[in-house]
Amino acid sequence: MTVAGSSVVTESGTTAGALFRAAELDAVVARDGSGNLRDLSWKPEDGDVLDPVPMDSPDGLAVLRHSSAHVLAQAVQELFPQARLGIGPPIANGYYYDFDVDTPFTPDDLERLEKQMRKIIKESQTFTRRVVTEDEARTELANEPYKLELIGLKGAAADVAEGASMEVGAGELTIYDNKRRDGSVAWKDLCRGPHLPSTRLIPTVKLMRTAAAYWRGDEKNPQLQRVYGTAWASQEDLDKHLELLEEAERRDHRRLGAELDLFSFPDEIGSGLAVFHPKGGIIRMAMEEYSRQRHIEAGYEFVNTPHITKGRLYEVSGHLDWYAEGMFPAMSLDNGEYYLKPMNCPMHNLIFAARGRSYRELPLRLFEFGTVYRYEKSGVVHGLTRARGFTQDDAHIYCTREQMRDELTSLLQFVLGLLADYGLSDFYLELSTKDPDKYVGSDDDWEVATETLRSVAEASGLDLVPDPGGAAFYGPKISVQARDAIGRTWQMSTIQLDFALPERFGLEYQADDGQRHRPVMIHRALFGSIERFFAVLLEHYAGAFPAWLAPVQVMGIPIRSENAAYLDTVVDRLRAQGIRAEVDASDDRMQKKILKAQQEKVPFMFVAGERDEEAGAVSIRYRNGIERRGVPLDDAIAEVVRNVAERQILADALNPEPAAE
RNA sequence: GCCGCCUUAGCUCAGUCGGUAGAGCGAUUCACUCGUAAUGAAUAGGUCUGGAGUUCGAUUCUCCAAGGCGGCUCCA
Repeated sequence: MTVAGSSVVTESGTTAGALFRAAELDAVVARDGSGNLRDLSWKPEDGDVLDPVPMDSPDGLAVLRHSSAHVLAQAVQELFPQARLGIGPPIANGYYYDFDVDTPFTPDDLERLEKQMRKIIKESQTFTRRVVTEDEARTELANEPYKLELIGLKGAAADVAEGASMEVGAGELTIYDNKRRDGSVAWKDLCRGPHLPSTRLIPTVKLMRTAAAYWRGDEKNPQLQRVYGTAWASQEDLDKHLELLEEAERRDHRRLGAELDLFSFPDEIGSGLAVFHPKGGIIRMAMEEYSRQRHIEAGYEFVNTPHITKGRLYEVSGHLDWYAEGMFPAMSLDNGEYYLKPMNCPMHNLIFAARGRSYRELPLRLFEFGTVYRYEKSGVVHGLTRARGFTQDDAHIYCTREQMRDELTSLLQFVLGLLADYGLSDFYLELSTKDPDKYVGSDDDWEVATETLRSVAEASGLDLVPDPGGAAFYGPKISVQARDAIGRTWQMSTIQLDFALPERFGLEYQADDGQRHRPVMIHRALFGSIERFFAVLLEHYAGAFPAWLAPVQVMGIPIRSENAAYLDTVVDRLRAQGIRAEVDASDDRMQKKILKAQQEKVPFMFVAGERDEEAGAVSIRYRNGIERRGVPLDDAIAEVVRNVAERQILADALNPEPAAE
């Protein structure tokens, strides 16, 4: 046996486990020459080169989490012997395991389970791989109906829910035994592995929550009880993760929306229907204004369409066939059924079709802040990110097939540039392709559309991840995913290519050859919806918006009430330059006013007392607690005006906790 | 829509083993006029989410509904 660098070459007869120990490698599993992950239960082939995989790596964490899921399932069956096993895969940040139990788990149960898991870990049970025949597996797992179902699906991997591929793959069936030190089997599970050498190597146990989940993700199937856990390579990593969750909770747009008086969801109006308060309203207006300006520069034309329509329109578009369950029910009137519009595209198509169109007009880009209503199921409504009424920054671009690629390329650059202006700059792309059960149009057109999108996306240089089956019924799409200040990803812009709706609406233009041709249609929304984008920015900035978006940009704080009159004149000058400024003329003392302005996350405080008044100056206090005294008034005003005009991202915007405590 | 949990003052939350409720912040009023993160005092504010039932009596127990939270499914 030789150890070369970080790799281990095996000789016949040795087990991988012996190698891990012999080489004293800080590894929990290893990767063989073909890239397969292997644990110590495998018997390597002669000449296999094993690259050790440390726990603190993506693959190592997946193995740790999967092993943790096994320990969870063992703990559940020890405490709840009647529990039947579903699946238990690793997921981002942790793992879950599904169980069929008579009564759902309680928070107390979770604590008992954590305790039991720690006990199993202490026992240093080994994960031992064993290849079995299908008959053997069926006999051994006779009490596990869900596992038997998975065995039946073996090989039909495409039909297996994502997580289930952990238990049965295309290859041989394996069972992992958890063996105690005396060699007796404490527990076993149908599983492909790999696993840690021993439960002892699991550094942390933390169960997060329970929830119901449909067996194999299908709502026609029975619901199992899912237990979520999180698992990390060290206690420090776990603590860091839990801190991140707390930070996410502090930034939650629903909490900040109430704290900063931005918007609310009155019960009287109904679930998923927001009202924007003055401060939220002004932020929204600032967002829209800048977007409009950029769209004008990019050659868009502005249209406006009604909120309701006769059903006929959505019969033509196909929405009533494909999207009916997402629509509010019809209003019956004398002359037929009317619907709230769930999408703007059909109306824009009618504008295109309102008169004959020439190729000289293309690309024709129709833009609208279009408010749509979708009947989301009651359980999915979530703040501003999943509402029942929302406004899309929606545009439809009609162009020739020849123009399509260039138009998409410049559109993608336009999208990324605009998002960057709002402070998002870390992106990747997702390509959503045809759902074989839900689409209109010809397969050839889908193929062309998908490949065009793919090549445009690849040319951008950004990472591109596939999303099979995720397309709308009329065409494939690219969506821009953005990472926020604390590393979470959000789906922002979508760009969809559509050959189907122009066909359904019979859209045509007259080309230079004198013939009528069918245009290609591009659907696109940059914010997705204003409400969702608002929520993402609110969480990204934790409420501390850059000055150009802040509802109050400058708060004047008089040191004594006599100084308020001076600040009134300052505020007048700021307002004359388009700055949103106020004076806090309340009875509070100035320290309290600073606290209030700080809590409202006002970017600039202009503090003024007798000395400033005499000198024609103000003392600027920034949101991060830094102050500059005696700044001449002209300079102070110019600084704010420049900051707003340049849409500067303030140093504190992404880390809004003030320096002073 | 499904499973579980939750709903008490504008906000955050106590509390009542069934005898109709409290705090802090916020609001209002008065006094204080202060140089960079909370001046003090007083006052107002609640059909305990809504409806039905059980009970001498329900905010508390039961059922139904609405809204919310975490997931599933879905999605801008």
